[in-house]
Amino acid sequence: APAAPVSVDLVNNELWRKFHEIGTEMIITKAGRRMFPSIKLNMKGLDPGCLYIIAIDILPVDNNRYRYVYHSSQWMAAGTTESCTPPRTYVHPDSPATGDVWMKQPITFDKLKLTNNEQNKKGHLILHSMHKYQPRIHLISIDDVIRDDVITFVFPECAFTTVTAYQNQQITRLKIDRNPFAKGKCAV
Amino acid sequence: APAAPVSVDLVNNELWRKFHEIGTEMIITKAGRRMFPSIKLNMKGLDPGCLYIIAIDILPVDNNRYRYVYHSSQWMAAGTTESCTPPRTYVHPDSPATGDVWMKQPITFDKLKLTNNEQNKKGHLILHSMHKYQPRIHLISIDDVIRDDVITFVFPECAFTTVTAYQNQQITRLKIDRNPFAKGKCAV
DNA sequence: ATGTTTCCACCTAGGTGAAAACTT
DNA sequence: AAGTTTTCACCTAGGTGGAAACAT
Repeated sequence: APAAPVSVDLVNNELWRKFHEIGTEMIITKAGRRMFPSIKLNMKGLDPGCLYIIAIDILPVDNNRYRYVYHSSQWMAAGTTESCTPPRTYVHPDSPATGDVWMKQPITFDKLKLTNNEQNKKGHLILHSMHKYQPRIHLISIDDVIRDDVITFVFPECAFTTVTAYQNQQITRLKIDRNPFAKGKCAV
Repeated sequence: APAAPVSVDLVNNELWRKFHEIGTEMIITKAGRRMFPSIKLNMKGLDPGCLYIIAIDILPVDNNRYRYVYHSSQWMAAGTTESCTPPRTYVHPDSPATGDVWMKQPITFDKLKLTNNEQNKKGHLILHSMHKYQPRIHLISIDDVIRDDVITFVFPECAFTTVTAYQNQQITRLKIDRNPFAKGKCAV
């Protein structure tokens, strides 16, 4: 098992930080909605010939429900919810692959989708609206079948608040500016 | 290694036969063009827990160059070419996967592309125009790392002639009728 | 009121055949 | 003359935010 210098970089780090400064919001829908930005990683220090699975889960930061206060442009805690359902895990579709393959190009989780539908059967990650979440990356080495190693990485700048409609208009503008699928790019 | 009742069915068999009756033509381009129909398989009798790779290569049927004779609507041999380059192999992007996974849904090779550019670096299959070819399917079991088993399947109805522009108008019409990406569907 | 769902115009991304231009 | 390349209008497929309708 590789014990030494495994490292994971968030490639689109700069974009994530821009959102995080304002307060990232992610839309969740019944049908499932992609995250923007998506999580894009660079892996280093893997064993080139060893098989790995790379996966993501998204944990609630706390049990608070949040609401957006317009006049102060801030998210305020407003009551608690007991989080009942255990979080799903989204396995990167290229898994399993050798360290070689994972390291030779950035790993993009752009097909991951978020939903608020607790009965979802398409493998989307189920979240509650108006809550704060923190994505986690898991690197699982399938060295022996018995003794699996799991290393978990957390990027604090990827934390976000779930919504069904954007609250902060600065977030809306940044999404439109940076997401090629969002319309209105020409407009200032 | 599984020695007993492995079987592979061509799911879209009926469509392939319709084309084959007329004389299937596949367009090849410099940039790479998909096959239509694409090869769609059902696997049975795999070991559910064993890892397999499924791949395709496309072999020349003979060394003849063919030309299409319009007034007789037939392909005629017209000189020979020495086929120099060894054929590439296209590995199904889901490979490797367990027998379990391969068997639970049809396996589609719809992202495979054909090209006439011998310098192609995108992994497209390189063919010569105006030649006859026969696709082959390879099932590779990675049971032990040392002793790999390979089983090869051939569907004669998948043989075709390569072109850079369709010769037989019946082929053109059938492509338009059946391929959702081809325009002119409304017209009779 | 506040939050959610549905629908839609608008976009990206890319697979077609046809026609024109090009090559030999 | 025969075959190839380029370009293009037209399509499928599906990811956006926004508005309106809906739910609580």
